[in-house]
Amino acid sequence: MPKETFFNLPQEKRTAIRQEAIAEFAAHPFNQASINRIVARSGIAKGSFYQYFADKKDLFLYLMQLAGEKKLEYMAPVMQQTDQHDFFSLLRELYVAGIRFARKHPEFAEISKRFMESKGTPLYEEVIANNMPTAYEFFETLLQQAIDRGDVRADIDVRMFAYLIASLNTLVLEYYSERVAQDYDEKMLTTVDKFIDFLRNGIGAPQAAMPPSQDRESFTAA
Amino acid sequence: MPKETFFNLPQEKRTAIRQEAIAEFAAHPFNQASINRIVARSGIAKGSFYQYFADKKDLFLYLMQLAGEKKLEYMAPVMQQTDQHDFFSLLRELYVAGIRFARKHPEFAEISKRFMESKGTPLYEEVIANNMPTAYEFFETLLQQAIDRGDVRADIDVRMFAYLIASLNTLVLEYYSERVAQDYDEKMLTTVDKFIDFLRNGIGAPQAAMPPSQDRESFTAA
DNA sequence: GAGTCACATGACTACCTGGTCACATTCTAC
DNA sequence: GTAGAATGTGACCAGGTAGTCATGTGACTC
Repeated sequence: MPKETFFNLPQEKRTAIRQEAIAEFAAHPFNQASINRIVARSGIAKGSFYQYFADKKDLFLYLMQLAGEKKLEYMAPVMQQTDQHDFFSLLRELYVAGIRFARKHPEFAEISKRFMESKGTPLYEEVIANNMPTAYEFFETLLQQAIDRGDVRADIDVRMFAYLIASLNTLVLEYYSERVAQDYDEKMLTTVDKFIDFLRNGIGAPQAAMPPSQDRESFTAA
Repeated sequence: MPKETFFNLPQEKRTAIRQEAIAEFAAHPFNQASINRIVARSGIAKGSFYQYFADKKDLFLYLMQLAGEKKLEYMAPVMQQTDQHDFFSLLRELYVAGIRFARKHPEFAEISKRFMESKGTPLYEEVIANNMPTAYEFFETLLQQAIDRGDVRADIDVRMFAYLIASLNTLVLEYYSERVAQDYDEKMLTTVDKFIDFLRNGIGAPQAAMPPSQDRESFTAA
């Protein structure tokens, strides 16, 4: 957490520092991000920086917290509607919220993404340990509920699919922003819908579909 | 490419350098990997290193080439059996080959993984541009053939699913090595099979399966 | 023995990093 | 005005980096 001096700063200066820090960590992974650049760009002295933050990690954790808070603003409303959706449409709303967040706050999304890729580093472990239950765990309970309600096949490996669904979340986001990108709302929804339809039904042709457990004559494609 | 002097080296010394370089780039991303450490560990002088390689990038590209060659040893046999499998079982073989490669050559797999995560950097663009058609393109033609043969639903977005299947390849690998790992062959096959079954059939419960194309009166949030 | 050529070497350069610290400045309270 | 606390500052430190280069070495040729 930043020191008190940081919060005593005139708002203008504070947000300037914050903006430059966000930009720096969005553009470079933790070890590559440069305090020198941040202070130069935000027009403060190096010494001042260390009056606001204990060290580089302190700043980074602060930004991670900000990112988390912002993301929660997008996810929380969806979480509260769990009863009004079946599993797949809830997932759809979660994915859509994730994309909305990434579109409105690309720097935060980038920082989070970089962070996720740092799995295995001490920094990662520290943040995860101190902060949050992972998305995996969240999806695991969600998935179990879905099975109990009959929304999802009962013969699946819950742990594995929790992992897969969490990963698919970032995957749809990457695909959307890499390949579809610009015209926001319209295509976004169809992209997400395709993913969700896939989750639900797979891509096997009707005649090729084999019953995994008991018969499930599945959908009849057009 | 390394200079001639490198290939003139006594084999012992050459492989020592190569091993240490592989270990270094497996443990650190490009910018973090240290030539100083490599030369110290392989017991050669800094100056000698620059008689073998033009620069750091030169070494890295060489390792990427080695990794690619090794991986091809595992994938090529599968590629030649395209006629003997339907789409999904071919995919199964490809995934399995990928895991085998990663298990036998974890350092190479790690280097490749790190590299894939560096998407967007100039180095990435350079390697991709000079070397290879991406996995996306490969899966795209494979998928189109599968549709033509009736193995796969005809109403899917081919580009998107090529992307997804390529990504799923690394995903199954990550899941396997993170969560299942140790006892090699047996569980590996069942893990892959679960992924493949999912690709084919999705995870929707039979009664929840809806026709993908027309109507499905969406999910208007309450 | 002299000359030449391939390779080996490590001190060196230029440049970066995160973090410190003695000092200067400004603000607050009396 | 003046004491004292809070804040600002940039030169500086120790330690890292990739890459260079003058010098050394040993083998092979004439």
